[in-house]
Amino acid sequence: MKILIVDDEKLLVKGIKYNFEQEGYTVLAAYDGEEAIKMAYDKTIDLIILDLMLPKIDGLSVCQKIREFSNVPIVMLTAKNEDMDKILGLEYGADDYLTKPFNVLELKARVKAVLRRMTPAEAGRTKESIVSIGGVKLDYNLRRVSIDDKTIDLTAKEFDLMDLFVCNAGKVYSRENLLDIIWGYDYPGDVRTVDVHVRRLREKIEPNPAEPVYIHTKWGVGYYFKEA
Amino acid sequence: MKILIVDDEKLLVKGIKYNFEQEGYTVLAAYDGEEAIKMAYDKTIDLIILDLMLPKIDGLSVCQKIREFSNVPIVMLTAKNEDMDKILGLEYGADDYLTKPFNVLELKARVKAVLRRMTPAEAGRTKESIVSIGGVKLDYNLRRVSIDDKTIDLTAKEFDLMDLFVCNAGKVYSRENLLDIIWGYDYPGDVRTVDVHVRRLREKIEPNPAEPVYIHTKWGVGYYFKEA
DNA sequence: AGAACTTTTTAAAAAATAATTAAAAAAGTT
DNA sequence: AACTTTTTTAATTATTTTTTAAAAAGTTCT
Repeated sequence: MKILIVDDEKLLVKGIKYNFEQEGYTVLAAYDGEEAIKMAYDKTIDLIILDLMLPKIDGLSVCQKIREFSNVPIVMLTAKNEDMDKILGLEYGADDYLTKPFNVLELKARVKAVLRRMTPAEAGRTKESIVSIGGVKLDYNLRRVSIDDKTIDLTAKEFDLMDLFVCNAGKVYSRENLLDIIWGYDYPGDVRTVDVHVRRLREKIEPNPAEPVYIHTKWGVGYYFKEA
Repeated sequence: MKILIVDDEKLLVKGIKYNFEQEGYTVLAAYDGEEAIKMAYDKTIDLIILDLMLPKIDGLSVCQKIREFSNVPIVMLTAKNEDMDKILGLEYGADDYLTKPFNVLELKARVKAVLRRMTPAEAGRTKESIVSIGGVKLDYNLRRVSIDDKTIDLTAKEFDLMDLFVCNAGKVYSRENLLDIIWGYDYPGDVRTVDVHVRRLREKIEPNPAEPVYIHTKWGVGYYFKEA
């Protein structure tokens, strides 16, 4: 399990990090809102612990921003019991919260509880369980894609790639970007891995993989999706 | 479907409310026993989730009072395993219960199960109930299944699995989810247990267990049921 | 055209996950 | 208490996915 802690109090972050690492979690840290949003694109993150008070962008805004592209569970840390309603309500979409100062044991329990109740479909990236763009449908429950009503089973990585591409149609991603987002910030492997996955994705979804109509190559830059 | 939640922990109510609304339920809330009884006169309420510990009037008394004028299904929330028999017995007339802390998924499953038992001829309170989806019939009375009119005896866990899968056809459950829901949220055992149960279930219900047509595997994610 | 660089394709190795089997443990019955 | 059934654990085998590596094909630039 990989979690991201977002708080500007470095000492607190250190403490939480230590505690969760003891339990076998992988822990990433961000110290302001901007950084947090950037890191939240990392699909391998399973949960985010987010402080309400942050420099640059406040926690609630960060939460909202992340919710625009991700359904990753978020546990908020707040100073006082104020605005709880908003935090948990649909408005911002956090999954749980804790008031500071809190007990690390309790935080652990909350995190576990939130992770536990996530079903695979809910852990998916978007709110809807099916997203449809042109003839392309993404089913986040069964994690497969259908093109012109032909359903195609994808592997985990293939679906993650497809998801990112389709939901950001037209945006070009470098191989490095893709490694960061889909394989995780700290992935040590080779960048050519992406090529192979893209190729196999094309093999599955393109009418003619040699002349892709969905997943295009931007030469010297990366890949992008375009509606056929 | 309209349900009423009765609990004085407002945050808990909020969480449950949010979760059930996500599933398309209409959710009302009451924060003490008096209020609950008053609201229970609303004949459009399909089910009540009722905490045992309440201010003013305790949950059991509330349950009894409501039973004087209504047959609405009631699911009790209790703190520890105490006097379950009484709660469920004729004395108080609750339909099911859950011990705190509980998993929201489990609560959802229980509520669905209770509603299911009630729907056909709710007023009659007859225990016989059979759910039929395609060629698959679930007999909740004898807790066995029949497929294309071939009756198959299942063990307890097998039936629980089958129940969850069939009633949530198409939804993928991870092994962890299944442990939470069927074995209980604090079950300490190994996740591979699920594999073995699924295998034996397949052995019983699948025409060819090696190529399942009902209980499918979503690789890297979990299992799901699909009508053959 | 040819060198330098980038992408595609292919094949095989490595890693991760699932199915199967058998035996032990637990629960329930007679 | 002995027996039967069900559930769990553990180990093995099989399968699928992912990664690595290298050759082939395609661009760009001088």
